[in-house]
Amino acid sequence: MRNQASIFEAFLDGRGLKFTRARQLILETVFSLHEHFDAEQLYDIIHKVSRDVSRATVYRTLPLLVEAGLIQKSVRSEARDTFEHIYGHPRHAHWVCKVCGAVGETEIQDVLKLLQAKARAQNFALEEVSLAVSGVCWKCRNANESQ
Amino acid sequence: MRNQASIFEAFLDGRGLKFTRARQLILETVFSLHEHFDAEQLYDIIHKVSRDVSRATVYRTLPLLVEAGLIQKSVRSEARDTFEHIYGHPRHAHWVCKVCGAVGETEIQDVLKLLQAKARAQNFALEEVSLAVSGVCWKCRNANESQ
DNA sequence: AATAAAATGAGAATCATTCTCAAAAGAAGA
DNA sequence: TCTTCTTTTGAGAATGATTCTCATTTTATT
Repeated sequence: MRNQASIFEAFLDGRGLKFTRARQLILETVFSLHEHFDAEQLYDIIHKVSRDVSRATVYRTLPLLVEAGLIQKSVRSEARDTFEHIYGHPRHAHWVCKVCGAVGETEIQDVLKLLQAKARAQNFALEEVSLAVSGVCWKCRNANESQ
Repeated sequence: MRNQASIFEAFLDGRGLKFTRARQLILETVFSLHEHFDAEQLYDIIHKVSRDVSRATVYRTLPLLVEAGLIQKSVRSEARDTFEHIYGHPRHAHWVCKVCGAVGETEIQDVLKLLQAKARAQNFALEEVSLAVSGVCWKCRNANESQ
């Protein structure tokens, strides 16, 4: 946490922005989560803990965290942008079950290497990769077969 | 075109839905495009050609075309869902330049194979893959360097 | 033509996200 | 600590893509 906070602070500093209490709370809460989350969920959680940060501030801070490289946009779920923190996480992609909506992860180091090579070949400076896979999870496949 | 139309018709039939004039026009227009498009652009084009199909019908038909396997969701651009047709297109991913917004493509047959293998290993029946890459295109890199 | 099921258009309704702006907080110096 | 200047914040309004409603029209079938 120390680390993430100082990264964020340095990022803000470099832009002449301030590491305010609201931004601290948002950062803390984001890193206390171990699942994908959307702005609304984050806002709700912050409120439950009776800490006061407005919805607007949550929405305003999320893009800053993305730019600081601390979180990334994840799968878009039910018309909402979702996020997840990156810090210390190995790169992974998401799969979403079309039947039950379950979300899971899979490592993609190798995929990233491949893409990196492709990008280089096209003289494109690759910075971010967003990869989502959908299909049917084994639970739903089994449920279906046994009908 | 014949082909796509019959695929769509068969799909609709299987669901007790009708291959109406509006759906035909939308299908034709979609396949006359060679770029990504969003619902609004599609609606505009259909109107220019003075064919009457309401915005609602466009929005209603797009998901049907996706389910029929004729088009797919592409990159989300400026808060809009965009689509592109799949029929006859080799699988590819998109890259988006963060600076100028340019969109390009790159083949990903190999990436898909890798993912397919991963999915199998997790007992997940992979159906769709959405892959978006962002970074800086060579034009913008050069423009930047020479400043 | 008659009937029933499905589709359509127009605009209202939704709902995530962004914007506005007056008031509050933070930083830096005297 | 008091000032001053800049950035942030909260509350709610505004925006804008997408979805929904429902009365009317099409389509397919008899």
